[in-house]
Parts: sequence; C-alpha cells; structure tokens
Amino acid sequence: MDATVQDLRRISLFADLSDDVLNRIAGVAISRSFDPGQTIIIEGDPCHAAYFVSDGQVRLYRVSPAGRVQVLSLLGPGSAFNLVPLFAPRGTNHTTAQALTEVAVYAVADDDLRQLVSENAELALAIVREFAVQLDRLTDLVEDLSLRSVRGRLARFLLENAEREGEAHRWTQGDIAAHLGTVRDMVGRTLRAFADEGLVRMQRQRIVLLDREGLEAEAEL
Amino acid sequence: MDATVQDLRRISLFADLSDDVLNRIAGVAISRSFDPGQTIIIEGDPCHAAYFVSDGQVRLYRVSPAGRVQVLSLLGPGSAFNLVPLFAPRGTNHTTAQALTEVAVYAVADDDLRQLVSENAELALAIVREFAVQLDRLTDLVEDLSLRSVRGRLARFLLENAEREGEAHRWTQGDIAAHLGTVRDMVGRTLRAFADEGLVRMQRQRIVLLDREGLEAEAEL
DNA sequence: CGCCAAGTGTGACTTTTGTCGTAGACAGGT
DNA sequence: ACCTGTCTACGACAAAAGTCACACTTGGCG
Repeated sequence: MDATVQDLRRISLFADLSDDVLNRIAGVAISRSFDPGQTIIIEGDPCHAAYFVSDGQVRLYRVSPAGRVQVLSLLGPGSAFNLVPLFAPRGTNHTTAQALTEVAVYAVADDDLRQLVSENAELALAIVREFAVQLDRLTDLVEDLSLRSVRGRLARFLLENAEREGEAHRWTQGDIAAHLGTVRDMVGRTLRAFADEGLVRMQRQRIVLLDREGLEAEAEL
Repeated sequence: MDATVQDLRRISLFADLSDDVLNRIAGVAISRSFDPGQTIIIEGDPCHAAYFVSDGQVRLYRVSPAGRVQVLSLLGPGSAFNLVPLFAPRGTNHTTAQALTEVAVYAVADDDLRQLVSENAELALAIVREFAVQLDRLTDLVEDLSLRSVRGRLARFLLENAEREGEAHRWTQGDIAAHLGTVRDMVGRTLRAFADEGLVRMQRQRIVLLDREGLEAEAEL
C-alpha cells in the first residue's frame, strides 16, 4: 500500500516540505505494520531503508551479550529512525528497533532517500535539525551514564517523566531500568529508598512525586 | 585575521564546496588561537559560534559536579565542533572544548553559518554526514558505558588505539580514564591485570599489545 | 646536576552496583 | 472466581568500581 501525501505530512521531518517533494516521497515510501513486541530491524543487519513512524510507539535499543538492554530512544508518531546508517560509512543498522504497540511505519529505501536528500535542500536541513536534537539527547545520556549514580539518574528520570501525565506510559521497573542502563532490582530498591525518605510515594503502578526539590538535589549526584 | 580559501579547503566539511561558497565562508570566519590547556568554550554558556580546527588538538568533554571528566571526542585539524547547538533548540554550548596543544581555529558566528547552510545544499549535506558519524560514535559510547565493564572498555580502547602508532598521542592513565568514564586508579589496576595475564606489556609510557585475540575476548565483556 | 611536577604503583578499604532465589501481589482473560 | 503470566518485594550475597593514602619513578628544566 502506498502512502498518501496527507499521511506523510504528519511526519515532522516532512512537515514543511512542498507538495511536490512529498509526492515524490509518496512514490517510493512503502507502508508496513508490526504487532506489539515485534522487532522491526536488528542492529548489525545490512541497512536497506529508513523508517518513519506514522502510528504507535517504537523503542530503539542495544543489547549486551549478557542480554541487558539499553534504550536509546522512544519514538512516537512523526519520528524517524534508521537515518544514521544512510549517511555514516558503515552499511548496517546501528540499533535494534522494536514495536511497543501496534505500529505503522513508512519505509523508504536507502538509495531513494539519499537521492531525495541530495536533491532537496529543505529536506537536508530538516535532517540536520533532527540529528542535532538526537546528538543533544545522546550526549546527555552519556553524561548520565558516565557521571551520575543510579540514584541520580532515577531522580532525573522521575522528574522528567512526571510532567507527561495524561496517558504517558505505564512504566514497569524493568522498562525504567532499560532506560537508565541498570537492572530491575536496582530500580526497585532505589525507589523504595526514595519512598522511605519521603521523596516519592508508590501506589498501584504509578509513582507520585512528593518532594520535587528533594529529588532535584538527588538528581545532581 | 581572515581565513583564506586554501586554509578552509582543508576543513573536511568544506572540502567539496565550490570556491564561490568558500569565499563567502572566508568572509565571515574569524581566526583565533589558543594555548595548551586553555578552554575554548564552556558547556552551558550561550552559543555564539561554531568552530573549525585548522591546527592542533582539541578535546570535547563534560564534567561532573564532583570534577570527573568524560571525554566525548578528540578532534584534530579538519574537524568541526559546536555545530549542534546551532540547530538544536537550546541556545547553549553543549560541551566544553579544551585545547590540548597549540590550537588554531576558525570561528563562524551562528547566524552566519545558519544562513550559509540554509542557502547551500552541499554544505547541509556535508553536515548531515558529519552528524551521522558523530551519532554513530556516540551510540557506541553509550553502549560501552552502559553495557560493558571497565575491563571490556579498556580492552576495546587498547585495540582501537594500537593502530594509530606513529606519533599518536602519549596517553596517560588519567587521559584513558577520562575516555572510558572511570578513574585513574581503575585504569592502572586493570592494565596491571592485563599485564599479569600476558595480554599486554607496559614499558616506558607505551603499552604493547601481546595477545590481540585475548584482548578481543575481553572486549566482549 | 638536582629539584619539582606530573605521572605511576600498590594496598586496604568503602560504596555502589549487580546477582540470585524465593515469595507475594496484581491484572486480565475465560 | 480461578488461573497464569507479569510485575514487584526483599534479603543475603558477590563482584565491580571508586576512594584514600602514600611511596616511588621520571622526565624536564632551571
């Protein structure tokens, strides 16, 4: 099934492009869908295409030989992934992507997209911006992993994810651990410690922040 | 002092640009120099310019409140830095940059560069490629920090830096630690362990790899 | 030639992080 | 309600990483 111009317009990278260019993209984009838990691409496999999420949630991560997972980012509708290997020397996917929910994506073959980008300055500029944001986030992640304790990382995580109430996500301790680069047990124990110190209350599956300032102090370490 | 077109041509980002564009860049680039140890820009300061290294070595890093350092990358002549904040929402430098040797750079004010990029598709494409390579490297760094032990990281580091003999760099244990996201003591002890196991020999300031395969096995963990 | 600063070797110790095993709680489907 | 699989609680333990204190090399440089 081919993508329509309206569909593509909702991808943030494409939002500002002319109808003209969008039509060309529509011509080469292929629509695919995945079930929850299904793996979309695997790190290290040869790279054939870039993907654009039109619906659902996707997570990008790497796995250690021991099976531990480090999440690199969570994507919602409008986001793109697997753009990097099109422009970096290595010709393989550089992360694994997994559908968290029912997911619909458009895939654009690498050659097609490279050509589109080289002919279209707006698109190139949009990708520059996208990459800049990703670099920014990844750099923060490196700082977190290298310079902060699990306590500190968890405090930061809680502060950042308290905002997005509404529907957000039902975070299991295991999910949190994969984001923080640690294991489930550590997250559980640290949460309990926060609870004992009155920084937080744990109810049902949600975590309620009781002492924002206290958490901010923890987040420094 | 203004930059000349020949000088700029040596910056890899600019290598393929037309004389025309280079002339325009030359018009807005400002040449500056720094002494060894001097700080060029500081993380968190408002971002005024992007920089291009014409001579010397620069390191980009972040510092923890406790004073620990995590190096993000080492740059030589031809590399660029501080491009990210021009395209990411935040308006501040996102890492600290320090001159390791005598360093000469060209600085291009943020507005000037943004304008050049938006008018020049080749330049935009060059930046896309540059960013892709950086993303690739940073992702590897995240994986290292999150999923690998200090032993594993050190083994990888040694394998990667054995190649670049010649002049390379005289790595102190402290330098290595800053790259690996750990402390000097750990590097020293782990090196001794490697030496005891016959993987490596330490002489003078250089480290000689004795057992490549053994190290590769270590690098997995 | 001798001194100083930077870099290194080493042990003892603490803290943090990770592992394991087992048990309980909960949610959703049938 | 009753299972069943997922998520969680928690304690005991093991391993990895980091801290501290101090002595010992070196290489440069005055």
